[in-house]
Amino acid sequence: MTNKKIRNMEEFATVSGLSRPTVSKYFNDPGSVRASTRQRIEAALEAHEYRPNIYAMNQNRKLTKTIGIVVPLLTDPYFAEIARNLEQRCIAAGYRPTLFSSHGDPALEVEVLDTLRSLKPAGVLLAPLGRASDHIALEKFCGDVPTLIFDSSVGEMGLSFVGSDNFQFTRHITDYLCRTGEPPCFFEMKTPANPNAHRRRQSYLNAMEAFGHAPNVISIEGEGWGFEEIGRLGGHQALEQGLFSTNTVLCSNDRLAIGLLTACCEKKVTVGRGPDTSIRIAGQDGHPHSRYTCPPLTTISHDYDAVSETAVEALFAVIDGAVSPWKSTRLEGRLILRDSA
Amino acid sequence: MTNKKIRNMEEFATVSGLSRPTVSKYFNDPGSVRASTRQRIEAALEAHEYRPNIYAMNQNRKLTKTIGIVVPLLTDPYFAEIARNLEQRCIAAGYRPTLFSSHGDPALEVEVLDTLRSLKPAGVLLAPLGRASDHIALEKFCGDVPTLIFDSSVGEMGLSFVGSDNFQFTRHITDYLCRTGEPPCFFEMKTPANPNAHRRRQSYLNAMEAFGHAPNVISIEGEGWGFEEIGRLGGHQALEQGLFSTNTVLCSNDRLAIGLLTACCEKKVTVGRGPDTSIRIAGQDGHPHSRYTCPPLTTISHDYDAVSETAVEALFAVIDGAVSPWKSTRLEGRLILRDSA
DNA sequence: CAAAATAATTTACGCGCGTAAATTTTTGAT
DNA sequence: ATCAAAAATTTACGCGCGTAAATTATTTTG
Repeated sequence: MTNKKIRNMEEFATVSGLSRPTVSKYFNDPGSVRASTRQRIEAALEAHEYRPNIYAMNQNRKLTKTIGIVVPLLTDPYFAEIARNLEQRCIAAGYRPTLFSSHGDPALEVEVLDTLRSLKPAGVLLAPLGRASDHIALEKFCGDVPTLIFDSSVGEMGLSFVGSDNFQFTRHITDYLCRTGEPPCFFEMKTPANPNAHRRRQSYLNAMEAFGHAPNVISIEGEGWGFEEIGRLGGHQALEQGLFSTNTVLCSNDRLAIGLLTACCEKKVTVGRGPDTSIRIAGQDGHPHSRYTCPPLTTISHDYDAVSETAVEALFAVIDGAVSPWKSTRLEGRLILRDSA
Repeated sequence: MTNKKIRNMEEFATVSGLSRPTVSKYFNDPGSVRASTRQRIEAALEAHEYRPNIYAMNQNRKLTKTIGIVVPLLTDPYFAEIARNLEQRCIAAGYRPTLFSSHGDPALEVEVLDTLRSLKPAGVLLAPLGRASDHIALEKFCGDVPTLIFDSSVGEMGLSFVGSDNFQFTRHITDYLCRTGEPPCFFEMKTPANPNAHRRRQSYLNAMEAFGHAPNVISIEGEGWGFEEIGRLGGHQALEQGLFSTNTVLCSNDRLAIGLLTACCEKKVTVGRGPDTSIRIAGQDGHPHSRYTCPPLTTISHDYDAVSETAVEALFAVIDGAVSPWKSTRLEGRLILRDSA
C-alpha cells in the first residue's frame, strides 16, 4: 500500500493528483470541495495515511479547531462525566477538545487559562472553581477567548452561562421529602467552594417556609475539595451533638451525602425510608456514584445530556458567528428515588 | 507597564536588548544562557508578558515538550487520580502533559494514539485498555513514539512497564483474610477487561493452595467498564444462588466490591467483621472511593505515588537519552484495614 | 594582562502550511 | 451547443520560530 511516506501536503497533493491549495481547502472543510475531488483525496488518504502537521496548520490561523474544556477537579466523577460528555460532542462536531483540570487550585486555574490562551482555541468550555477563582484573571481570559461558563456561574462572565437550576433542585427534593416524612434538615459546608451551594441553601429556606416548616441548616467546617471527608467528619459531629432536629437530612450535594452516609455507618445509625431505619438522607447532583452507596442515595440529578448539549451548542453558535447577549440558562433536574430517603 | 503588545520573538528580543537566537535558546532551556542574560529576559518577560507561539515552536522540532497521558477511562476515579499524579510530575519536570481517555472504547484508543502521534510528543504514558486493545496499533504506535506502558501490561510493548504487583496484592490480602476468619471466595468478572485480573485470580488460587484451603472462584457475567453495576448484578445472583461457600469474599477489584456491597445492602445482608455481620467483603486497588463505602472497604492499595514516580522517571530517562532494555517494574501494594473485612 | 574558553550576535535558510489574487477548467442550466 | 457560475489551479508571499555557521564580544584562567 504505502510505498513511500508522504512528508507534507505538497507531496500528498501530488499523489492525489490535485494542487496543494485544494487539498488544504479539503482539510479545513471537506465539504468545500467537489464530491469527486473529496473522493480522490479520501482514496489517497487511505492509501498513504498522511495527516497534516497540526503545528503548521495552526501557526497561521487566528483560531484553531481546538476547544478547551476546563473543570475544577477531574478526580470528581461528576466533573469527569460531564467533561466526557462535552468532549464527545466536540469531537462529533469536528473539533479537537483538550481537557484540563484546575485540581481545586486557583493558581493552577490561572495557569491552565494561560496555557489555553496560547493554544488559540476556537472556544473554551469553562467550569470555574468558584469562590476561590481569580475573578480578574477569568474576566481577562473571557475577553481574549470565546468562553462559555458552565456548572458554576461567576458574575456575568463569558459568552453565556449554562448550568442547573439549583432553586428547582432543592425546592423539588425538599417537597418530596416533606410529603413522605419529616421535613428535612439541610446539611452543608459553611464555606462552600461555589455559588451553587448558596442557591441551594436559599432555596431550602424558601421551600421550608412555603411548606410551613421550621428550617434547620447545619453548616459544617471544612476547606477544600475533599467533600466526602468533610461530610464524614461533619456528620460525626452533627450526630454526636444531636444537630439534626428531624430524622431527615438533605445534603447540599451528593459527595457530602456520601460522607454523611459513611459517618452514619460508622456510628451504627441505620439509613433509609423503611420503618426499621432511623434517618433519611438525600443528596443533590445525581453523582455517578450515588447509585452505589449503601443504601443507594435518593438525589436530584443534573440533566447531564441537556447541560452538555446546551453548553456546546451555545458555544458553537458563537464560533459560527452568531451574536447574542449574555444569557443564563438553568436546566431542571430529575428526582431519582432510591432507598436512602 | 505594557505599552504595546509583543507580536513575536523578534520584537521581544528587541525590548529585552538581545538577539532572537539568544532568546530562543532561553526558551528552549533557560539554563543555557548566562545568568545575567536570563535575568534580563525574565525582567522583560514580566514587563511585557510575551509567550512564544507554541505552534511555530513545535513546527520545526522533531520532538516537542509535550507528554501524552492516556488512560482507559477517565471517569473512573482510580485512573483520574493516577492521571492527576502523573500530570503534576510532568509539569514539575517542565513538560506539557496532555490528557486523553479512551473511554473504554478500543476504536477511540486508536484515534487517541493517532492524535497523539501528530502532536509529536516527547513521550507518552499509556495505560492500555487491555484485552480489547488493538495490539497491532499499539505496537505500531510504540515504534513511532517513546511510550511507557503503565497499570496494565500488554506483552513486552513500549519502553518498559510500570505497574503494581498483582500477585503480591492478592497473596497479601488473601493471607490477611485467612488469618482473621474464614478463607475468602474470589469474586471476579468472567471476561475481565485487562490482564491484571487474571494475575489476581491465579494469585488467589496459589495462595489458597499454599494456605491449605479449597478455592472458590465466582466468575460473573458482564461486559464493558461499568464494574459497579456488573458487581451489583453478579452479587445479587451469587447471593440468591448461594455461590459464596464461605462468609468472606475477596473481589478482583474495588469497583466490583462496591457493586457487591450495594447488592448486599439491597438484600439486607450485613457486611463487616463484627459478630453481628454475616459477610466479609474485601477489594483490591485502594480506589479513592473505597474509604467512603458502607462499611468502609478493606482493600489493598496501589502505591499511587511510587507507580507514578517510577513511570515518569523511566520515561524521562529515555527522553534524556538513556538506553535500557525493556523492563517490567511491579510495585507492592499496601493493605488498608477497614471495617468491611 | 594576554590567551583561551565561553557566550552572544549576525546572517541566512527552511519548516509546512494558510491564504489571497488571478487564471483556467469544469459543471450545470438554458 | 452556449454561457454563466462554481470549482480547481497557479503563483506568490508570509507566519513565527528552529537552527546552523561564521563572527564578534565577554568572561575566565593562568
